[in-house]
Amino acid sequence: MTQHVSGQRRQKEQLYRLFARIGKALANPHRLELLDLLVQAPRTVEELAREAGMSVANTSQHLQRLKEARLVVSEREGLRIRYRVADPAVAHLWLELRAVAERQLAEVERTLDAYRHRRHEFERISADELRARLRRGEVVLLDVRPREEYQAGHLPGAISIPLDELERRLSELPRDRTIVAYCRGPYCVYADEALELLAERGWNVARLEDGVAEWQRAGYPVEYGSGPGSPEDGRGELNHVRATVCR
Amino acid sequence: MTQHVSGQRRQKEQLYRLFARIGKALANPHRLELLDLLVQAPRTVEELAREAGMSVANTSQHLQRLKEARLVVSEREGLRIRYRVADPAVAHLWLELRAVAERQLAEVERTLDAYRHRRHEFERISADELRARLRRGEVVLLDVRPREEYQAGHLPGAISIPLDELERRLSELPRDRTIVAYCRGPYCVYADEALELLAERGWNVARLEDGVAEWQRAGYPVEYGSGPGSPEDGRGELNHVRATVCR
DNA sequence: ATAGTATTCAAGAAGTCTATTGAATCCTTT
DNA sequence: AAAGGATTCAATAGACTTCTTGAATACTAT
Repeated sequence: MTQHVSGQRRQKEQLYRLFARIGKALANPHRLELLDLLVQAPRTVEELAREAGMSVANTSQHLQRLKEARLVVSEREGLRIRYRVADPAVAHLWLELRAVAERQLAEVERTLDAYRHRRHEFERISADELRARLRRGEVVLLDVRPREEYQAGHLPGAISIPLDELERRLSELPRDRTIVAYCRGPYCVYADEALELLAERGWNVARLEDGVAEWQRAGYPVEYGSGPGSPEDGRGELNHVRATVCR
Repeated sequence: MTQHVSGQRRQKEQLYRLFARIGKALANPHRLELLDLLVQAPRTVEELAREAGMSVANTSQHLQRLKEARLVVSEREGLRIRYRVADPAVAHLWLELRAVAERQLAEVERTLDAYRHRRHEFERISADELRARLRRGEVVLLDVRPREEYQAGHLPGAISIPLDELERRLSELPRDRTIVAYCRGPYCVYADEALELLAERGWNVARLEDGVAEWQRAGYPVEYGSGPGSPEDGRGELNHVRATVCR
């Protein structure tokens, strides 16, 4: 049997080399940050560079590596080039990597505690509980991410008020219901900042820790476009697999 | 808002650096092969080196990297040191990485086709179908992996005959039932080689492509120890998920 | 104690990855 | 056709990674 086996070693090595290509794409903090942003919504190189605080050339270079590993795909849009994750499986991989990190690296917890020290002031609710309370009309669900991210996919029934518009749009929120805010997921602080503002002004508030990727991963439906009551903007299909082979 | 955010940039960078530590551990084909083996069953350094075809020193060095990323843990056993995956989440991460690779890298399919060209000769059955046919007593389920891997976790009701003992233990298999073989998972060829032998000798055969990790991931129970009707060997508490590619 | 085995450590050469710079490309608008 | 913006390419210095070799460590058995 050993002979059978060793005859296949070369092919086996090639297979592991292919798997490692994906591992390599995940082996740099900047690339993970880019991926994390892309899981929220497609973006251009310049947007990614700005949001991740990197030079455009460096961002482009990292995007090439992600593209070689087929984790993201790109599409020209006139002058710009827009990148997006290649496939929902990529978002799952990213969630799984984070799950491993969270369970295993004690440092994550320590870093997180420093990072989101205000988190515990507010009630946190689970996805299931949110659904129940939404059905009973007890809460308003608020998405505080930037508008493009909301449009690329949001929780059903959520209204969109990006964090930086919240202060001047407070009148849109009913006084008599609890506001449940969410943002990009457990590591994002947008929702916490929103809740802080809302609590100061007298609202009853709570936080959903999940982001859209976690919600979708749990098997719940996601809504696309401009929001409840507004016309769809035709970008619902964004999230679907649309592979453009690289180089 | 930009100021809020930039105040947290340092912590955010640290968080991504921690996530990238796991990415880095996954960025080398040898380490993925080691991880893949460990998902099947715990092993010593020397065993891993032999099975992966690497020098002991190099294997040890790669294991250190996996250990730093908390993907594996080690335990001294007298003279030897035995490594195992740290957590079932690690197996899930590995399955997810493979899933992304499979969906996105056209080369994987090409490599696999060359690698398992005999695969299509035999009927393949799904996990659900296997369960139904097992309940009706129509099939015998055969685990052809090495004995230690079987003991570290196997499908309920499976009997263990490692591939290299199969030929001289054929009399243990009933003539009047279909033999369903499985091994480490879709990239493993052990089951194919077993089925080839059995089909030559006149058995009705089929293959389950899943390995133990995939099965467990799908929410089905796993059995530990020496097998049905034999006394347990006390390793049930390992509770590890397993999966894999093999030679 | 001593010999022997399994594993890790240390050092170094060769290879790979990253950020930066400035130039090149590709597209739109005029 | 020319100007101008967004992105990529090419080159390079410095930092990491990998594999090999031989020595050191940690345990067992005698």
